[in-house]
Amino acid sequence: MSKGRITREHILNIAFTIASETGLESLTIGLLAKACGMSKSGLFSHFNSKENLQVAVIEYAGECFNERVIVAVRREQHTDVSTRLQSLLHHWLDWNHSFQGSCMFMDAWKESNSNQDVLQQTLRKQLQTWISYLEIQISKGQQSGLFRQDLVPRQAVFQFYGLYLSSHLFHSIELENNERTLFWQGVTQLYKQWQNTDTIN
Amino acid sequence: MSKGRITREHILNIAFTIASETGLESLTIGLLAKACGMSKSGLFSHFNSKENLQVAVIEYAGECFNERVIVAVRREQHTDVSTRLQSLLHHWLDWNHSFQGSCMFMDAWKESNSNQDVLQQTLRKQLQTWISYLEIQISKGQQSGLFRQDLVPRQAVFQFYGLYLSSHLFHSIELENNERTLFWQGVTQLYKQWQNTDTIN
DNA sequence: GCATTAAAAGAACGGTCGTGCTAAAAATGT
DNA sequence: ACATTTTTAGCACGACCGTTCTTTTAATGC
Repeated sequence: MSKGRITREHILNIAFTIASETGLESLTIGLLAKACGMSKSGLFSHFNSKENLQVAVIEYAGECFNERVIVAVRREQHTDVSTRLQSLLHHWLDWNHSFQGSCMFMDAWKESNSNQDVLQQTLRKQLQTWISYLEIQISKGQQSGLFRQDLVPRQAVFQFYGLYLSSHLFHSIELENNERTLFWQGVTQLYKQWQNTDTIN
Repeated sequence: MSKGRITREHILNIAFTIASETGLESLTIGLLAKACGMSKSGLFSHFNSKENLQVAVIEYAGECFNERVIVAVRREQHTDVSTRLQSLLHHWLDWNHSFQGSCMFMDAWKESNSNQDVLQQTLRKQLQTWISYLEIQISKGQQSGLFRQDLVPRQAVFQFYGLYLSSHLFHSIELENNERTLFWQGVTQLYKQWQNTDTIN
């Protein structure tokens, strides 16, 4: 691998860390350069524009998410859909900073309201991919008989995401520190509702 | 009312509109001044700092929220808690821009991660106030026998907020345009779960 | 080892931001 | 109507932003 690629990767790694803690908007070229121990223009030449940098960071974060959540769960070799889904939720909650910060994608998404450009599109695609993935997992649960037949997967994802977002909000608001409990309680209740009544009666 | 107060109110009104559409961060003094048809320094002298302006806008938004949601519902003179709560949720969803933008408080909250100062505290207080209010409403529903006794109001608020946040996300992601359906479906399911089983059996 | 190419640094630009200072204009009380 | 206070405008500042250009340094292929 060329020197260029290797430092580029290094930059993105640090950029991802910073953006995770303080948001993508706060990621300024000068400060990032300082954090990387190099000059502004030296760093700049790797991306040629701020927007390209932001997009690169988001894509880097996407790979990271994929690695930490989807691949990690896949490696666990779950046999039944139920525990697999459970693990997926767990890794999702923990994927970034184990809750010391919030979800980088959500932060970046909120911030990117002004630009309807490449960055926004990149983010949208990432989010849609993840939502679709979740939806498919729930569909599988349905097919395996875990969930009732009249359950709409998208509705289920909608509710999962709600609990996820609420967790972040309640955490950041510091209203209490048991947002994880509230999250899992919510998940349990959803499960109860979605359960296939055939196996119960 | 003095001239100063009246223009100050005018400024805040416009500022609130702008911030609702493009976020609190994008609210720059120069642009706001232009939108108000006055000079930068003329506007500035009303607040003496950017932070004071931001805080003022948030407080203005808080009064607006209170008027559009809490007072509006109170005026409807509901007799039973169920329809009252329903109306409250409806006004909540609609309070800002009827969903063309997103919730200003949520936007501002996400943005204010960097400053742990007065602005953040102001926002936190507003959010906590609203959450507490919701919690009390649910408690009332519990006392009136509408909800089961083992329901934890905070947990309920957590779930409501989840649906609220998910609505905004799914809307902004433009994944589909039926986020309202998904929201109300979620609410219905929550109700079903919380219902007092005494009245059913 | 040397020529060529790639990567990094340095300095400067135009722009926008928040803010302070000073003078003009307008509102207000008597 | 005038004196006083309040409100607004004009202008300039320092700081930081993204970006460009030129020069120096480092890596790479033969």
